[in-house]
Amino acid sequence: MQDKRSAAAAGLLPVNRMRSVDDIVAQLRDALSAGRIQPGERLPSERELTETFGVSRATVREALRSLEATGLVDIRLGATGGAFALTPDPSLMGEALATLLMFRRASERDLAEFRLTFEQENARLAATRASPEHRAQLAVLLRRAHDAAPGRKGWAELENIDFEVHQLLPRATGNSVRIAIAHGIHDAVRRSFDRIEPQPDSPATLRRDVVNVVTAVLATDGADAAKQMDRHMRRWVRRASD
Amino acid sequence: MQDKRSAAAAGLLPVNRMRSVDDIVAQLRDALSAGRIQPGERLPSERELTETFGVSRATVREALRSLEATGLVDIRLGATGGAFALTPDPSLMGEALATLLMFRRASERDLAEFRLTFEQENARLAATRASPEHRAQLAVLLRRAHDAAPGRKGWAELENIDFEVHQLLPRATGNSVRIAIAHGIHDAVRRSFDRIEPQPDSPATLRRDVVNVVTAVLATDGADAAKQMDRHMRRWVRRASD
DNA sequence: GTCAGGCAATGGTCAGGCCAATTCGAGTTT
DNA sequence: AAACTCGAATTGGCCTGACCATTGCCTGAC
Repeated sequence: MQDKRSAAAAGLLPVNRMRSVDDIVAQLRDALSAGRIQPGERLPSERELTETFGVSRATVREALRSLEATGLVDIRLGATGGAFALTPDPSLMGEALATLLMFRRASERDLAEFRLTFEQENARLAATRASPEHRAQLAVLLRRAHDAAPGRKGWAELENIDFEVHQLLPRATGNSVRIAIAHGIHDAVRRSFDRIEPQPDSPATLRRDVVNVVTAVLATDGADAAKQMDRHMRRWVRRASD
Repeated sequence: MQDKRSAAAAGLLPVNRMRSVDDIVAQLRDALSAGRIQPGERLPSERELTETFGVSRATVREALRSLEATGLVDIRLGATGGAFALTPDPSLMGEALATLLMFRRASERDLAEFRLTFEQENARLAATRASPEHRAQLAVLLRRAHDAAPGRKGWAELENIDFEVHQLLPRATGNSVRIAIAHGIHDAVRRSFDRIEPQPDSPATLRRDVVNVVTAVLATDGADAAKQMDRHMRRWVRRASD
């Protein structure tokens, strides 16, 4: 007791609570993030790791379970099984955000508010940067939007198109941060807002919004793309906060 | 292969691979998200769960480790220890984002570009929404910025203040999505930009930037806050892309 | 050539134990 | 009475050593 107090008074270490399982997790994490273990590659078997780290298999397994839970490895069964390094997937963030939303109802509004500027900026940047391939994909979506049946029939199709546009624009910006965030956001949106009933006039409005946004992007008119996206998102926010 | 394909075609189940540890994790997750176990509450001890679920302690521990890794429980040691339900924190998503950015080697340019609008919007929203407590904290930072020594001496202090401002503003917006993203972004920034050499005139400039931003926020002038933040970030982007 | 059966490697789980940290209270000292 | 000491009791951390289930591969019979 006294030692602890005097040590604290001296500003020394706040107790080196080191579970060996945390140590192992940290080491494996490092090896993964540093690329010493490449995505897809198999980690040593549990029994090997047991010897490598000098701990019991139970501890190794706890560490692997931890990595599995955070989406860093995939554990497969059988003779050629084992823990395989996973390419960190943007859906990681989707899961985390979804968990967040599950526990905090208020977050739906927050999500909407964030998207308001985020998607707008995606549209602006995409307009000036989209590669020919991305433009081609946008053109296809534009065509599909035009062809979508009016009324309730085309609602699902238009929703899909809308979703794909929101997926595609961040990719078109070429900004990996935006891509990652968009993936997480849209994952969460899909889960939270799955059941939004179409308003009577929604299909037509949605089609017009999508067409306007994509057209502006294809015209490389960043300012207009941002403006159209802003309109579109404001409508969405209004619907979402009902 | 063929069985798998035909089964998929028939829309059958993708094989019910059920590890008991997954079952336990699912059950505890449910209990947590449904509020049957309240945040802060202690889960039954490992030995109790062993009997409840009819599995060994090793399996229970793996399940708890999984919950711990996903940020749902906090495991404490000692006589009154155990697994305690955690309030899902925006930092959950922050961690996920940080992991993602680390593994994806998000370019510094991408990060900077995203922050340009993100931080700007944080400043704008914080200006109109910051609670009295947040304003008080901002006032403290403002004072510290004023008092910081000039020249190289004050550089570290000013950097800290700058960092804290960028942490505090998203909190002040009250938007959990922004808080979460800020968490991940700043984590990543800290790792990537650890070594930026101070330019000869940087300390004074940095101080002025911080003072301008915070002052505008405290004056509830959203437009000015956004503008000042934009200036500040553009300077940062320029430094970062050298 | 094909097919069945066994072998080996791997993860999944179990049982039972000991250790370390932490709390709390009974007993002791001041 | 207050403060202090020390040891039970509880809890997580970790270990040993086993057995089972799944999966891939090889071998031998047909």
